[in-house]
Amino acid sequence: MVLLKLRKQERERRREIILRAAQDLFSKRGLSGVNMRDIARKAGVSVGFIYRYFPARADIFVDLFEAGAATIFERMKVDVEAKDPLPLRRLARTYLDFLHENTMFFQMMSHFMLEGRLSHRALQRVNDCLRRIMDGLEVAFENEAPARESRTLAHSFFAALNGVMISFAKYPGRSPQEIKKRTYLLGKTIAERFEREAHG
Amino acid sequence: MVLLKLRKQERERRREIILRAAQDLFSKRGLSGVNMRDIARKAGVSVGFIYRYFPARADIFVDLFEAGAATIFERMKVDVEAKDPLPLRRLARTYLDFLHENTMFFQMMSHFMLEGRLSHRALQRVNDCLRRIMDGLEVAFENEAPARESRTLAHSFFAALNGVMISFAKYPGRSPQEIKKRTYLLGKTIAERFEREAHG
Amino acid sequence: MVLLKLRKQERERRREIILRAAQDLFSKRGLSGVNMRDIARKAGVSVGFIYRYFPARADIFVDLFEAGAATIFERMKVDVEAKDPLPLRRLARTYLDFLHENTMFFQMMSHFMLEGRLSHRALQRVNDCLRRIMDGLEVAFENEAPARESRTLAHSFFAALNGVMISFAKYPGRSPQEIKKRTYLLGKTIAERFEREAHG
Amino acid sequence: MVLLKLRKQERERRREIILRAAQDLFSKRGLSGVNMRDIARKAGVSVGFIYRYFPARADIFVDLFEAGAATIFERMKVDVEAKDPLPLRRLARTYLDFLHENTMFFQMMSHFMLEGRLSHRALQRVNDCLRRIMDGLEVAFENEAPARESRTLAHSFFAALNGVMISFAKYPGRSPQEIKKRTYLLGKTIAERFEREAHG
DNA sequence: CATGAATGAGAGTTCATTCAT
DNA sequence: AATGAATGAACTCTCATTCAT
Repeated sequence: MVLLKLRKQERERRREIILRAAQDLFSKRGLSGVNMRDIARKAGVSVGFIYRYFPARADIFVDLFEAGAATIFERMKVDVEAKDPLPLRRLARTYLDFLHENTMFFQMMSHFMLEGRLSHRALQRVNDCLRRIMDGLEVAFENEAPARESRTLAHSFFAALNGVMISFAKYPGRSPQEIKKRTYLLGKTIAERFEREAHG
Repeated sequence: MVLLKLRKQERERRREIILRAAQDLFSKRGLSGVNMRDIARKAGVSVGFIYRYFPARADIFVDLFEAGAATIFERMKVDVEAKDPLPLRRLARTYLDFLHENTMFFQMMSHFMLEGRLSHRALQRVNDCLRRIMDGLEVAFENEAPARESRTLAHSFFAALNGVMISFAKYPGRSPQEIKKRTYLLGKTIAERFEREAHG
Repeated sequence: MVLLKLRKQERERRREIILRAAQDLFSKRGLSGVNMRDIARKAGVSVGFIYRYFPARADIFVDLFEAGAATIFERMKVDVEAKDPLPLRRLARTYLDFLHENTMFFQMMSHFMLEGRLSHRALQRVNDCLRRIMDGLEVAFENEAPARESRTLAHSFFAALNGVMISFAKYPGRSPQEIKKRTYLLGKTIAERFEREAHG
Repeated sequence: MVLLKLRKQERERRREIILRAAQDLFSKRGLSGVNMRDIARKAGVSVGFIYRYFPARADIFVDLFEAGAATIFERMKVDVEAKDPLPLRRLARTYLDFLHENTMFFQMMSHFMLEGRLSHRALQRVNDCLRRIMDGLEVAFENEAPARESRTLAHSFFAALNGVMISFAKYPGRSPQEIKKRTYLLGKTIAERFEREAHG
């Protein structure tokens, strides 16, 4: 009984090590710049070992994606519960901040949504994550103006923020600093449109 | 003289055939699901032939991208010049329509912006396209409310629409019809926020 | 511990198999007449396998070159230490003998020196080999006549012997036997010039 | 009659243009760094045109080689006829000078002799060139000491000079100036050994 | 349970040569 | 006669995945 629990913990620990290694590498080199051997080496395990925990390469992605989604969900929840007078502005900043810190998260999102060479199961999981985030956002909109189409608003807002990143995260000839600043401004601009609505 | 012209036309025609083949395949299988041999076969030419027209694989992408950008630019221009009372709603619809017709265009945009493994020259061309589109949008905002930060608004709006597509184009468990409808609604929602602004 | 050693041995054995296969083929068909698939087939392994041991095609060359250089170095060392009354004659014979046995060695040398499309690291390794051989020769000249410019003499002598091979190894219309005999005679002729010098 | 002659002249002129273009490019980029299209472009003719004059790529090489051989033959003849008291020293310098000016000539020589993927006819032509040069050298040795094995001496000497080039032309970490100087010294050293012989 | 050696199809790209015009 | 478009086999190298140990 205790042994079993220990084993399970150990198993979980290993998974974490692999995921951490993968995340590290993906952040640095992008999704397609990292192969299984790189991850194995970084994690200090064998390639075959990884396949015990992740049936396929894509499963690492999905797991990391889920972890990232959980993080951002928590952060946004804090924002929503803070009852800030301008919650969307704050949420936009939080979300964009997160994406800047985790460029790989965003790459994965795009990858999944666009290439879509995922198994049904994986796609399901990715979408569950996104839906969860959007549900969280919906609450923010409901708080503001209960009667409105808060689901649609939440989706629009979330989509818009994603769009800011995809459209400007690699603006050439600008420093990372400048890009960050620009995306924050655009995020704020969008948030303002949606707040005015809510407050109108 | 006449012969030279004919040859140039012929050359252009071949390019078109290759581009068309590539576009077809990309639309169906995604950017990474198509290789040079596939394109060659589809176009009815040899692999080496393609390299006479496109020095590298990425150049096919960029060319298709430019063509797409030119199309959407024209369509948006028509919208802007139509002096519609609700131009953004119209523009949103036009843009999303285009992206639905040309999923590959969107894939390319994301690919370029996120992976960014392009040569400097190619990246330049892609960004020129995007900038052109955004400049076109800026005009729409200037028309509406000359004093405002129309550049920032244009960027925000454009980004938001891109976000709608990336976030919902592959919503699982929905039919293409439903997805289209949903994105139109989100686009309209966003446009409304920005119009209210302009008209406020 | 023992297992690790066994594995290392095994690894070494595989490398040897690949190298042997490559050498065989190169000898028969020349450097440019052999591709990675050929080598893989001959060695009874897969193409990818080779790349586990040799990061690039050129590394096979360089390894073979180093092995050859080590062999000839040893043989020449024996000659030098033999204190033969006519050491250069003997050295010439030894060196030419070796080159006839390892035509590919000579091809590689020429290839490297003339085309020079090697990475810095590879070029370094090749040159280390050559320098080592020449340093060995230098000793022979120093033994003979300590006061003279033994370095220059060693270089001249080494160069001259290489020249014999490059200039006559493919003399058309002669049998391998005749060619061998001719190169030996030329080698001896050169050695005599240099010995007379030393003894003069 | 006149027309025919004109046509023949024209033909010769074209050949020259192609050869000149090829030589230019080979000198700059090495044998394997130039393809038929490069040559055609440089010569201002079409690819197909080249094939009217040169049945295969290698034939361009051989022609250039013959031209180079003729040049060096002439220069060496001048040396031989000059009745210099130290003719070999002079010849060595002349020959090495030529090779430094025409690195491509040397590359071709090595290429032919080592790879030997030439048609019989081409190999024949290359060897005729070399034999001619060596015959010229033989005269120098005969002049010096009629009784000796002048043919063998000529071959040895010629081979040795080639060896100087192949062995030191790309000495890494040395400037072209230094390399030139070094090869001249080695050439002189070799010549001295052979002169001493002759004069002994 | 864990390893990492081994696979091999598949990628993008090149280029000597041909041949219809 | 001259063109240059067209070929397509060949090249080196990569990498997710498997499986014998």
